[in-house]
Amino acid sequence: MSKQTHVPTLLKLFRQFGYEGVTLSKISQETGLGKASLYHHFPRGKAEMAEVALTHVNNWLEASVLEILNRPEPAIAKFQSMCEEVGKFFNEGQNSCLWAVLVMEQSSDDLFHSQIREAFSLWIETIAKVLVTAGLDEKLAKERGEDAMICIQGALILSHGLRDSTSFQRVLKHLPQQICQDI
Amino acid sequence: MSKQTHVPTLLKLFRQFGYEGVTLSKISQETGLGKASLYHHFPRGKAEMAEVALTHVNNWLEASVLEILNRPEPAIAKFQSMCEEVGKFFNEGQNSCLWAVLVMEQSSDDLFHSQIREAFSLWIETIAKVLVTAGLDEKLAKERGEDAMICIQGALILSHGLRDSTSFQRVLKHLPQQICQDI
DNA sequence: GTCTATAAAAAGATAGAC
DNA sequence: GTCTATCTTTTTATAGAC
Repeated sequence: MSKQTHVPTLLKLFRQFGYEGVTLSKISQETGLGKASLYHHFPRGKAEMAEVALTHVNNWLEASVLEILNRPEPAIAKFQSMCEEVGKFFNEGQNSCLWAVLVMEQSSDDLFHSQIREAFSLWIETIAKVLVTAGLDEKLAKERGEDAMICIQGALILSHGLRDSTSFQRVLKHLPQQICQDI
Repeated sequence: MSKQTHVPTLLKLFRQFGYEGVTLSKISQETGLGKASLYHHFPRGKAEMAEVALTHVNNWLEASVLEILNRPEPAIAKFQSMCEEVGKFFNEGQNSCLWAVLVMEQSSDDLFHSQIREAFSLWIETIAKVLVTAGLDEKLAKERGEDAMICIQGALILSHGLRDSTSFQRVLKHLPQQICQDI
């Protein structure tokens, strides 16, 4: 069985329980592999398994989100497609964000922080670039990018806290207009 | 030494490392108490220590935030004071939110979820009440309350991810105006 | 590439003295 | 109310057969 086969399972576990909350026993159970087999695929153990999950999310960002934002379409259309993709990725608000989970846990922070910061920055910068191209001021464009991330992350937290994803869906619905204000 | 003495330390640890990331050894180190002494104060162990930290945050909400929102002042002044208090509590964006940390970690979720949901709901409802009193439509008022929580939580995540609290401070600065739009 | 078995370390928890 | 010592369970990790 290939290593890549188990990445979705790893991602699911780490974003659900956090780095410290995931144990090899849980991983063994969910993947159906024995612990020794896990070490065959991931010699550096749990840290490597989490890294692979994180890399998968960062690949999603580049291959899906950024790809959408770089299409030759009007800004508003790009942001609408982006929000659709985000909604799917987070299962309409029912999944949590691995970045957020790992960032909040300072135990695991040192291992993953640089990858996470890169991802946040890249997403924000790409949104900003779209807005600058559409004629917006640089500084304002970057703030709009930050605000988009803030809304998505905040709505995920609130939806989980209330166990009701209505607010996440509402945020996604209005986000494109909000980002494109005054252009 | 009283039980209450160690609550700030517990809060600091749990919001920094999450429930699973905190170990009795760390708690022992930070409080200066031996493990056995910890069990003297908190017979149910780690779960009880986290509960106490969570209760402390919920008390802060009621005694500080909600107290401010119930003062006989104009809406905008209330929200300004609220944001000031929030900025202090989260150390201008450098602390994380215990609610968010525990909500993201589904391991600990069942133990704490009802308390966290109550806190979110109460805060949102109280903001909404202020806005309704100021003449805003009920549904819109509740959405504004949700948006306030979303901005605060999202900005905390982003600030930690980027290791730069500028965005948190910017959000807090504009939040009162944003909440009071059209009233 | 997967397994059984096992080791080594860490974590949660308790007994009992002071 | 705090400590030392100890126990139990869980977790991470590895050795070696198939």
